[in-house]
Amino acid sequence: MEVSEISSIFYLTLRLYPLNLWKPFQKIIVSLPPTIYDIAKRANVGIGTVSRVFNNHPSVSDATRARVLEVAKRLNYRPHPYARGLARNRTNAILAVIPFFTTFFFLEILQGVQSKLSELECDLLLYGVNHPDQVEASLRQGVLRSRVDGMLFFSMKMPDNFARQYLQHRTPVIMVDSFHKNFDSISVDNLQGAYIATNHLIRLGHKRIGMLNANLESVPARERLKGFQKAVREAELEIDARWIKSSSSTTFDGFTRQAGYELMKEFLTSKNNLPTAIFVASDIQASGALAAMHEAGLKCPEDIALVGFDDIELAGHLDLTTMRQPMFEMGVLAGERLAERLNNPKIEPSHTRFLPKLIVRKSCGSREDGPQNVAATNQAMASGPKL
Amino acid sequence: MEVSEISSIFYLTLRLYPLNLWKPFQKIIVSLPPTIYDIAKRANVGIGTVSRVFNNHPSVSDATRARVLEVAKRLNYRPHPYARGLARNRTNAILAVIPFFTTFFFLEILQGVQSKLSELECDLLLYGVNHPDQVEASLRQGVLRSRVDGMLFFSMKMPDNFARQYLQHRTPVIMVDSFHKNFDSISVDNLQGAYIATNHLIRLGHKRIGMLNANLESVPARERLKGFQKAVREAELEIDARWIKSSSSTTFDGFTRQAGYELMKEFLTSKNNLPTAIFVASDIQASGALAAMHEAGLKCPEDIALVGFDDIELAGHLDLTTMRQPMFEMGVLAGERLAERLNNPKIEPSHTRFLPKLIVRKSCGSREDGPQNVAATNQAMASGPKL
DNA sequence: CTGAAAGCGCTAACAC
DNA sequence: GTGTTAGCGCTTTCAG
Repeated sequence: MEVSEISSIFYLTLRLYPLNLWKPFQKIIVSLPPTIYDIAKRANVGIGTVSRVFNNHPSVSDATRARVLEVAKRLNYRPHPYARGLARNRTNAILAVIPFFTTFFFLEILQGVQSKLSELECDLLLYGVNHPDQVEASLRQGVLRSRVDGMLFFSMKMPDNFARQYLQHRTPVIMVDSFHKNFDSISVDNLQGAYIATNHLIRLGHKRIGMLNANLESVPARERLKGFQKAVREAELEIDARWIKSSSSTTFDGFTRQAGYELMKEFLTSKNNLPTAIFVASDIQASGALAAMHEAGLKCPEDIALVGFDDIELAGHLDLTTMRQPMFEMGVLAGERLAERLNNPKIEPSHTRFLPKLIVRKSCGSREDGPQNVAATNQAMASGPKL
Repeated sequence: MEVSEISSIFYLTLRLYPLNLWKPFQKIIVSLPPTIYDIAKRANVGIGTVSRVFNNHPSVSDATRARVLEVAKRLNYRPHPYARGLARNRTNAILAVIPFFTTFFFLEILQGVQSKLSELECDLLLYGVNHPDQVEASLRQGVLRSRVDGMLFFSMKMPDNFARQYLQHRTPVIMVDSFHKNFDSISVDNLQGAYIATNHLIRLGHKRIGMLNANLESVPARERLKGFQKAVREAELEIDARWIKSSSSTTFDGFTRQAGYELMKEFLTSKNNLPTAIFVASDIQASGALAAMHEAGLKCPEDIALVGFDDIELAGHLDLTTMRQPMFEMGVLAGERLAERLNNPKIEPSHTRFLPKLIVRKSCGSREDGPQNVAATNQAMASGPKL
C-alpha cells in the first residue's frame, strides 16, 4: 500500500474512501479486493446501506439497492467472510470430523452434506482423524474456538468432557452414524437391518445359518448380532454356538477384510458341521470371507450363501447381497438438522434411524426381493441442559 | 448480554475489561470465550504483549511470557482465527476442490494433504464438485474472496478466466493430478506408467498386446496411449489397429466400469484375432472388462492377461496387476508445495511427476517383479507473469 | 521490552 | 430509508 510499490504495478481501480483519511484519494492496487467502502463511495451511499443490501434488509429503496448491486457487480465485490463472521459472531462454516481410514461410506455421506450446505452458502471444514488422539485435537482446535458454527461428528464416540463443553457452549453437534443422547443423531438401524438380512436367508429356505461378526466391543457389531439372533429365534431355527463367530481384532473393531478372512477360515475347519448360509457383519469382512472360501475350493451361493452389510462399492463387484445404507440421504439430513439447530438451538435433540435396504445380488443364489424402501423413524429424546 | 438474561444462567467467570467502557466491570457469561483483553487484564499486561506472546514475537521477557501463557491456559484461551485472519489478512485455511464422484483416490490424497496441513495448523476446506458448472461457483466463492490462503485443484482443468485471476491476485494454486503451466503441479507420469505396464506384458512373452483406453479427449488417456505405443514400438511387436480401442463415452471421460465392459465386448466380437494381453487404461475399466470376459466364458490370466492402472482398492480384490499411484505421498507433497508458495509467492512454478509403480498380482499370471520404487522428478518450467 | 491506538471489513444499533 | 458510529478480536506500528 506504499506509493513506492505502485510504480511497477498494473492497477485498475481507485479506492477513494479509505479509512486512513490523511491520505484521501490514494490509489490502490486492484488485487486488493474492493471493500464495502469502495462500493459505498461509488454508489454514493453509506456503508450501512451497502451492508443492508447484502443482508437483504427490507428497508432499502429499490433504486438504491439496484445502484449498489450494479456497482458491486462491476467491481466484483463480495463481502469478506471473516469480517462478516467477526461482526456477526457466526462463521458460516461447519466442521466434519471423520475417521480417515475408511472410504466410500464417508465420501458418500459428505457428498450429501455438502449438497445441503451449498444451499446454505456454508463451508465445509474437514478434519480427518486417523488416531483416537486426534479426535481431541480436532475438537479443541476447530470448534472450541469459534471457527465453525457447528459440527458433524462421524462414527466415533464423543469424549465426555467435550460433550459437556459443547452442550454448555450450545455448540450444535450432530452425531452421524453414531449416538449420544444429548445430541441430534443420525444413524442406521443395525438391529433391524441384520434382522432383514437374516430373514432373507431364512426365506430362501436356509435352516443352518451362521453369523460372522466384527468385534463385539463395537456398538454396531452388537446391534447386528441382536438382529440376527432375533430373526433366528423367531424362525425357531437350530442354533449352534460354533456358527456365531466374532472377531477379536481391535483394528477398526474387526471390520476388516483380514478379520473376515480369518474368521471364515475358522468356520471352515469344522468341515462336517457347516452352516449353509452366513450373515456377515460387513461387506468388507465378506470380501475376506469370500477369499477364504475360494481358497478352500468352496463356491459362494452353492456351498455357503452370504449376506453382507453396508453395500460398499466392492459389494457390487463381488455380486454380494447386502444391506444398503442410504448414505447420501443421511448426509443431506445431517446438513438439514444442523441448519435447524443453528436457527433454533433450543429444540430437543432428535434421533433419526434409517432403515437399511436389502440389495439382492447373487451371493445368495436368488432374486427374491426384500423390503422396498428407506424409511426414517423419528423419535425425540431427553434434551440437554437448558443453560 | 443483557442483565436480564443472566438470571437464569450458570456463569462462571467475570469479564472485567470490556470495550464498552460505559459499562465497566460488567459480568458476562462464560460461554463467550475469553478474548485477548481478558488475558491482558489478568496478566497485568497490554493486549499488544499478549498478542506478541501468541505470535512468538522475540521481544517479550521470559517472565511476562510465562505469566501470559499461564493465564491463557487457565482461561483456556485461544486466539480467534477470524479476527486473526482479518488483522493479518491471512486465513490459515486452504481449499481443496475435488470431483466428488470418485472415491478412494481422492480420499487418500486428501489424507496426505491433511497430514501436512495439520503440522502447519492450517484448516482444510472442502468443495466437492459434481458438475462442471460447480467448479466456477466454488472458485468464485471460496477463493476470490479471501476465505482461504490458497487452493488445491484436483483432476480438473482450470477455467482460463480463473487462472488469469489467480495469477493476478497471486493466489497460490496447486494443481493435483492435473496440469497448468503457470501453477505448481503434482501429477503422475502417465506415459511412463503405461510404458512400464506394457513392458511388463512384453517381458512375460506376450506378442499380441492390445490396449483398452478411455476417451482420448482426456489428457491421461492420451498419455497412457503414448506410453503403450512406445513400448510396443520398441519391442517391434505386431500392431493391429483393432487391438487399440478407446471409449467414446463422455461420462468421466470413459473411465468407468461400463465403458470397460462395452469395449471389452467389442474386443470379443473378433474371436479369431484376439490379443493375448491387454493394457487397460484404468482399474475401473478393467473391472468391467473382467466382467465381460467372465460372461464370454474367458479366464483372465489364461485367455487374456490384463494390466490396469491406478491401483484402486478394487484392484486388490480382483487380483489385478496394475500401476500404483503414490496417492498419499502426492497429498503430502501438495501440502508442502502450498506451504512453500505461501511463504514465497514469487518462486517459479514447479512441476512434479510421480512415477507409478508396478504392482504385480495374478491377472497376468506371473510373479515377476517390475521397477521398484516411487521416484519423483522435478522440473521447473516457465513462470507466471511477474505482476 | 511493553502499552496505546489505529485499523482489518463488516454488522447493527442509533439517529435523522 | 439512509448515514453514522461503535464494536467484533486480533495484529501492528509507534512511542516510550
